[in-house]
Amino acid sequence: MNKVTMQDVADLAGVSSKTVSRVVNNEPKVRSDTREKVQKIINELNFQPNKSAQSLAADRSLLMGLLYDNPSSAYITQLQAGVLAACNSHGYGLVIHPCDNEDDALLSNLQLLLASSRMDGVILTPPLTENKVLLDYLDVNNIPFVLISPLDQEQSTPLVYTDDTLAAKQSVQHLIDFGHKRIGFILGARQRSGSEMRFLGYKEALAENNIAFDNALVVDGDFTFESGELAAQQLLRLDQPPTAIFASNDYMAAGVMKAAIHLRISVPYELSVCGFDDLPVARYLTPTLTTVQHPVSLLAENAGKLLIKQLKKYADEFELEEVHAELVVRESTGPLKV
Amino acid sequence: MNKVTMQDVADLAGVSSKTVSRVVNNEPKVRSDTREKVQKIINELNFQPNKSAQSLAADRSLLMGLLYDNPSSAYITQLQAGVLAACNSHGYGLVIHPCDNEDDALLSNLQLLLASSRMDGVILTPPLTENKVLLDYLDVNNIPFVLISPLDQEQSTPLVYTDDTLAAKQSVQHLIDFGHKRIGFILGARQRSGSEMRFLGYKEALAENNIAFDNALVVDGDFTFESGELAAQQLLRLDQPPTAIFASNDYMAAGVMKAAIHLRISVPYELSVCGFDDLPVARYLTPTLTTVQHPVSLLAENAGKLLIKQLKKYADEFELEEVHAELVVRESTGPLKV
DNA sequence: CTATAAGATGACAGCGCTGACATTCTGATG
DNA sequence: CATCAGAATGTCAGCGCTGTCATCTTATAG
Repeated sequence: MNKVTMQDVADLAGVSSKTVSRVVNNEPKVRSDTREKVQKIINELNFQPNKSAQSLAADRSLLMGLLYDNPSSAYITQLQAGVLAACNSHGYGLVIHPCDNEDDALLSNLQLLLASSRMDGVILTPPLTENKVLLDYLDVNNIPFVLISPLDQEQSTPLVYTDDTLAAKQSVQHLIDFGHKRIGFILGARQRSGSEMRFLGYKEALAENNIAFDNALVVDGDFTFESGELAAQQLLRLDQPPTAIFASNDYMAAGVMKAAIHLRISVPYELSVCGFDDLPVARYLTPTLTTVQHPVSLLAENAGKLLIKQLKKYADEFELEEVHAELVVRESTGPLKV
Repeated sequence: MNKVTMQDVADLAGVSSKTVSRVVNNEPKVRSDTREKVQKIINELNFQPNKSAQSLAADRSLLMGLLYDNPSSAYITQLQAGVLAACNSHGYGLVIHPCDNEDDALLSNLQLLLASSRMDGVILTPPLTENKVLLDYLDVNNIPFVLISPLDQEQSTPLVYTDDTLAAKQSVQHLIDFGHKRIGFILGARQRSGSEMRFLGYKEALAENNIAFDNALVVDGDFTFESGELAAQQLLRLDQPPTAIFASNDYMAAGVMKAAIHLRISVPYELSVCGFDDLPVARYLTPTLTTVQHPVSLLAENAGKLLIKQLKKYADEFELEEVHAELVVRESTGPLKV
């Protein structure tokens, strides 16, 4: 269909094809009037450089990989949307690859993938961000990568993350504002950065309001629905049960709701429940779930841009947007009503 | 990293690079001992043909597009997983593209995408399967495509779908087996093939059990949570309300559950609820939702294979697996208990 | 007004593969 | 055993682009 080549543009613009190439690739050392002239013809002809030829000649695939091992499809689609946005606006293609972090064959599968797609760089999401074997492999083979929400945010590797601490703190403050003093907390999987940060936010909120931290109110979870239900059962059977529960994600919050229903505890009248992430399920529960909206898509877009910055020889200028997680108040939280 | 070229393989195998190419592309007219000899070297060297070079020389991108406009991320990830499986095992790359079927710019966006990625073919999912403008464009530009679950399954276009009629019939039978006679039905969006088929299954089940069809028990919906809630309210306020409700998808079933909670109707003791699709939410509701597991992933894999069959000059032999939607019985259905 | 360096542009090979066509091999036939 | 069709394999240009290096142009200093 689009059979316009660089040479066609060059002929019409009265320059060499190499100069057109320079314009296309945003290279310096092109006089601005030449650049404009060429760009004009490019637009007129609707010229699209042939990706295969570019890749072959420049020995770059113009492809980035997005690796994930996450059971939440909502998270995945947001992730993809964000990275796609970054890719599309910078001429990159996206290769998506669902992984199994526990699988021994992960690395060999990945090697195969990398060999066949020759991706120029990859984006990693938790828990792959902590997979040393994988990271080493990428390092050794000189494949640039960007981490999304890794555990250690101080490392020198390029990475992006949101300030979950602040968001969690605000949510707990929201509960405190409703008069809650005994607030249960359900931890997420220890391997995820979010868990730690969210817990920190919880503790900070308590401290700021002079509420004593009670270890009995903190229960382990692993981000699954079932773990949330179990944790809630444990919390609600305490001699002094909490009047509000903050779960580190929405699936666990859904589990809390289930436990409450079975124990005939009414939400929010006898128990407030707050989740984290704002997954679709938050809207489908009854009552609807108060939670924290995690800007996964924006975060992913930033990750994509960060990677492109590393890959492009002459990167366009662009800024990374700041991203914040924000509280979404729905029906599952409120004042105690006895 | 992988700097092995076809020539390297050729040299070691004592043949010309063209013969290696023949082996790689599964072309006929290669003596089987030659083929084996070459294949052996390919394996030894772990040779991976350079995709860019292949594309450039053969003027095929080895890419297929997956276009979708579906709010359910669970559906999307299953879809992707299926198509990816087909792609990976046949050397194809996947370009995912979330669309907005209502957007006037859809086509121009797509043209841009097609021009830049030069996809060899595309897979369409509802409601894009009914987008005449889009289909015409693909036809005119000679871009092969495969439809997943289109409205019209009799057309000549290559397509895949599941027998939702049968699955729906079985589900309604399941309700009837529990002694239900007044069974409400919530329709899905009319533009989706599933709606019609599921409704048909409902009617067939009633007929087979000599239960009179009552139009008052059939209410419109559009596959959204909210529409399910509204429909349920309407049904449950009838003079003779149904004792069971079959919703055309899980989101609407979740809405039914919400309506039931608000009307203080206990599920499943006073009302049985059955959904369709087996989305993750089915497991997170309380009680858990009886539903029909829709084999989206397998369906998508078949679609991918079907497309590859059209694209490859010398396609490998493979069979399409039969796919069936199957009932998953959980807690939301049971006998009436008054 | 010339010398000189830096800036701009062009020429051209070649990335790794495949298509078209040329050549060689093979076995069946009389 | 020569003949010949068809099967098997080889030769080579060229896909559309970019890297390298050569050449030409311009601005600046002396």
